[in-house]
This record gives sequence, structure tokens and C-alpha cells, in this order.
Amino acid sequence: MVSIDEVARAAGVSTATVSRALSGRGHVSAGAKAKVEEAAKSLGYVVSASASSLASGRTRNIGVLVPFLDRWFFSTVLSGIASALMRRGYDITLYSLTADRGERHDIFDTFLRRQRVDGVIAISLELGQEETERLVELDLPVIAIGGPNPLLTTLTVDDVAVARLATEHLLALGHRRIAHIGASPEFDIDFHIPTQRRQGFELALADAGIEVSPSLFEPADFTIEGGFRAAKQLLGKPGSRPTAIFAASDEMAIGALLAARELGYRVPEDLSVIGIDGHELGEFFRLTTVDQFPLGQGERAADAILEALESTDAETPVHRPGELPFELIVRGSTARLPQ
Amino acid sequence: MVSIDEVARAAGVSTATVSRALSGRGHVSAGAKAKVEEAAKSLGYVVSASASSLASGRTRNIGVLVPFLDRWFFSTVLSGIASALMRRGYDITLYSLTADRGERHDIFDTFLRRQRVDGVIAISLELGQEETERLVELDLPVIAIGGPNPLLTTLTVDDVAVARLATEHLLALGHRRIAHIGASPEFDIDFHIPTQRRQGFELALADAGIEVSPSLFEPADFTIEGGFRAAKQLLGKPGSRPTAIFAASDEMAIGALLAARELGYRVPEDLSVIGIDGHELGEFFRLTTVDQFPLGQGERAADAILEALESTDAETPVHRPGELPFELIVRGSTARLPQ
DNA sequence: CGAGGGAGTGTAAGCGCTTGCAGTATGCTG
DNA sequence: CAGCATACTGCAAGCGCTTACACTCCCTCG
Repeated sequence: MVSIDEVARAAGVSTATVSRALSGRGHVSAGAKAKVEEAAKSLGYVVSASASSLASGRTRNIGVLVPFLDRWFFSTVLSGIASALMRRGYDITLYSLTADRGERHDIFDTFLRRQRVDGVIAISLELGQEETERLVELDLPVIAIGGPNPLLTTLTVDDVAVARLATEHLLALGHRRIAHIGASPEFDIDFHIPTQRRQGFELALADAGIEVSPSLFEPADFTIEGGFRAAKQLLGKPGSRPTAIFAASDEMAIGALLAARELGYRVPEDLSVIGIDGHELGEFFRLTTVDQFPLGQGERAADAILEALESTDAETPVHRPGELPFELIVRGSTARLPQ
Repeated sequence: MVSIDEVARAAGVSTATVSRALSGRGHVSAGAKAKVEEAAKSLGYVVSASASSLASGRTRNIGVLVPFLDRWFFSTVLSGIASALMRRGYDITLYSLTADRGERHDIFDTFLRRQRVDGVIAISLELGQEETERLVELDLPVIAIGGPNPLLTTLTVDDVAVARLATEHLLALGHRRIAHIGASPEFDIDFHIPTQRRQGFELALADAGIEVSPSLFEPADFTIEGGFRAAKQLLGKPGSRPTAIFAASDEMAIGALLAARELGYRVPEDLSVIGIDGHELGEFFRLTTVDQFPLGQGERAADAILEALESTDAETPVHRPGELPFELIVRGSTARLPQ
């Protein structure tokens, strides 16, 4: 491995100048800079991450905490983070949080404390009180996406407004018996998003003067299969069935689509279905949805963390509620209620 | 941040002993070890990754190269890698390879050369000649999963045998007109897996004395949507339609399932469908498949890289073809051909 | 024209660990 | 019991960078 001394010798300057020229910190004359870059390039010099980190205290590395790697939403956000950080020369270290108490503990107590990262991004994480504290104790910039956490700077979409928009879309099409597939309230202990969506749904109904009927709610686990089961329940119950279903995620909405099909209901003629997320399969299933641009969320989180890194001012947790964009995408799964 | 000196002082030993006690290298008496561990714990000491790396040359960090983060197969393999490495105390830094030439170049020329990782795992990567060379030049252990690459130690499943197994399952059920959805041959330049699957398919047919008909092949891009389109083509063509479809991935098979349904064919009564992968949605769609245990592939890759790290002997690229397990999982999408 | 200030550079002191070497204590072998 | 191997420990020299500080120019301003 070629070291900074060799580059310095080749360029005829001191190692200090090489360091300054290559990192862009401090003053270096144009001439010296050119010589250094030339020498570095021809020798194939790349600065050693550990030496640089040890000396400077900066790692150029961001830790990313993810609850599930294999769910579309999370891997898409991660993808956005990865590309944005890479463009800025940052590496990303991945910490996949399982449900396993011990493993989680290790991550917060050991992995994150190795001074390997300059900052942390936590994706829609349901963090315990203690875990959040550990995170704060790291004394690093932390950006959380989703799951508002009062102790952390959080990027969120206004989930109440998102759900409201979806519901109002159905209302505008003339639907009155609208069912909702979401998470059960006991889920809410540390993860508020599903509940907020449900709130938005109920607020929209209330505004339209429609009473919320408990029989038009069905909990599910945010998977296609869960949505499928929930929709079967909703559509199979005797009594007047819903004319529209609002699912709190696109995956559940797709499940609902499949359930409707299997029961012989045509979408959108007999049943309208809307989801939330902007899932890649949405187009294929012609699913109307409220897109929340997960790729963009990742990119924003990356930008936010870099910004926090650059401004050294006091790191006050900032919660800018509802700052992330969302948009209604009308496709073929919703239609006007037949008169 | 508490440093090793404080621990040494608290434990009443030298920093050398602390280092040895905590890392498990070299001899330390049981008493000293206990004192050190006690002191480290009560002070909340965690060794600094950069200082340790700089001094020892070991980073306890593995780089993982992934082509797509948001495809189920890759994120599942990644998940397997992540959990296996974490158990051993290793961090993982993620390098997501886009199609962008420039970005890829950066990864191989800069990111990977920062001495940030002890080894590299490449998941089903279509690497160019030059990229492979760069990887080899790193002089680090490299494990590739899938996509046999003669220059790298590779973990593969025997894709010919996998495809053969899937095809033979259909043959055993009495099917004779079997269609295949795979990748087009021009894809093969640097990515052999789809072609091998096609080979296995054709070999199985040949063994059964069935002629391979070009009209029973349709290329697709390994997505649900691609499989859907391909299946529509295959089923829509006038002339005798296939009684079974073998798709080279579960996602394409699911697409085929949906296409069949939409065209009014019942699965498995009118059409049998089989895929490859072991996709999480397989169960939901009652899809018969050949599972290749992607989670396990990730774990094996992690084990392999750690093994390579521990044995310092010559790093000869070893290609152990077909060493990864696979298994036919019969669910509800395949059935005996009606007599 | 002198003071003040910024640009450009080098020297050298670390950053926080690991580990070769040396020294001592202890146990084993013949 | 000498001789030697092995266990344990500490000292101190780095690992390959960054950056405070010192110094020299040179330009600007009053």
C-alpha cells in the first residue's frame, strides 16, 4: 500500500501539504495541489480510512439502522440513502436490528460505540426508551425517518394528512362505506405511524359527516398476505359490504386487490382500493395510492445527516413534522361509486 | 470517550494487558483478565475501531457489494450476511452498485481501497473484467455468491441441476408442452445464471425425449411484471398452448400465475407453474418452487469470508460448483396433467 | 512606509491502539 | 538440580495520517 510519504516525495512537498491538497482543508497553492494530485493518481494513492479517522476524528462513514432488510419500503429507503451518501464520498455501515433483545443490545452498546461512524440514520425504527438514550449518548448527529421520536431529529411525512388525502379521494368518488386496513392499536406503544393513518382516515370521515363503524376496520401486519386476509374478512362479512377499502400500505392494498378478485368482486367496478407508499408493484396492479417517495426519503435523510455534520452548532433535536412530500397517484383501482 | 489508559489504570495493569485481555490475543492470567473486564465494563469502554485498525491492520469490517438493494433476493441474502457477521462482532459496510459507470468506478478505485474492510462479499454481481481485477488487486479475501467468476472464490448452486429438478417435476406430472420464462441469451455476457437454468431445462426435456420448441420460450426481466407479460405471450399464442410454465425466478412465476388467472386459466387445473428461489410470497401464492435458501446463502458467504480471514494461507480462488443446497417445494401451483 | 493580515508551507506532536521484545516467574524434563 | 520452555507482564515503538504552530512571503491599508 502506498503511503502519504511516497506521494509527498513524488510531488516534492511535505506530507502536510499532501494531506491538505487531497482533503481540501487549509490553503494549498494551485501548483502544489496539481502536483500532489498528479502524484497521488499515478501512484494510485488512496488515504487509509483508519489512519485518517484516528488523526482527524472524522470517519466519513454513516451508520444506518434498519429494522427489516427484506421489506420493500426499508430497502428502498436504504437504497436512497446509499446512493446519496456515496455521491458525497461517504461509506455506509449497516446495522440490521432484529427482534432479538441481545443482538439489539450489542448494537447499541458495542457496535455503535466503536467510533466507526460520524452519524446515524435510523429508518422507521421502533426504539425503546433505553435504546433512544443510548443513541443520544453517542453524541453524534442522528436522523430518524418516520416514527416521531421526541429525542431525535426526525423526518416524517404528515401521516394524518396522507391518510386523509387517501380517504378524501374515495369520498370524492362518492364512496360512503369505506373500510380501513391498518395496524391494531396495541401496536402503537412505540410506533405511531399506523395509528396516525387511522386517525386521518377517521377525521376525513367525520368531516364528511360519516360515522366510523368498527366493523369497517380490520387490522393486518403490513404484508400482502395480511392485507389479503383482512380484505377477505371485510368483504365476506354478511351485511352491507364496503364499497371501498383504504389500506395503510400498498402491500396490504395489493393483498386486498387479490382477495377481491378471488371473491369475485371486480376492481374498481365493485370495489375501490387505495393504498399508501408508492410501491414498485403499484403500477403493475394499477393501484391508486398516496406515494410517499421512499427513495427520496432516504436521500433527504442522507442530506440531513451531512448537513448536521457540517454545521457544528448545537445539536438540538428538531422535529419538523410533515416535512416530507407525498402525492396522490390515481391509477385504476379506484372509481366513482355506481349510482 | 474513555480510552484504554483509563481502563489500564482502573484495573491496575498496563495498556498492553488490557489490549490482550479484551482481544483474546496473547496470554493473560485469569485474574488480570477478570480485573480488566470488570474495569472496562464499569467504565463503559469500547475499543476505538480506527485506532485498533491502524495499529493492527484488522478492521473487523466486511464490505458487501450488491447490485440491487430493493430486490427481494438480494436483500434477503444481505440479511443473511448481516446477521451472521454481526454474531461474530463484524460490521458490514454496504456498497450498492448501480449501473452508472462512474459510480462503479469510484467504488472499485476509491471506496474499497480505503483499507476500511478486511474482506469483500459480492452478491450475484455481473462484474466487468477490469472490476474483477481491481477486486483481486485489493489483496483481500473475496467471496462471490452466484455468477461463477473464475478469478474469485465463488459460492454457487448448481443452476443446471436446479432447473433440471424443476423441469423433471413437471415431466413427472405428465406435462409435455412445457414453456420456459428466462433471460435472453444476450444477457449472458457476464451473467450466466439464467442461461444455466435454461440449459437445465433443455437437458431435462432432451432426456425425456421431448423436442425443445423455440415457441415455448419467452424472455423476461426477473420481475413479476416481466413474468406476467411473458406468460401472456406464451398462453395467448394461437396453437396448442403449454400445459406448464417453468419460470427462472419466483417473481416471474408469480407474474405467470396472475397472467393465467387473468386469461381465465385455472392453476393448477389448466396450467401448472413452477419457479425458482423460495420467495417469501411463494407460500401465499401456493407456488411450487425450487428453494435455494437465499438467507442461508448469505450466512454461508459470511462464514466463508471469516474462514478465509482466519486461515492466512494462500488465497487461491476456489470454485466449488454446486455446493449450495436447493430443494423442491411442492405447493399448489403444479398438478398432474389431466388425462 | 510600517503595521497588519492572509496565503502557503513545513515541522512535529499526537490520535488510541497493538505487538515485538525483554524480563521475570513458574513448571517441566532429563 | 541445571536447563529450558512457557506463562505472564510491561515498555515503547510504531500504525499512517491530521493539524496546531511557527515561519516566510507578499499584499493592502492608513
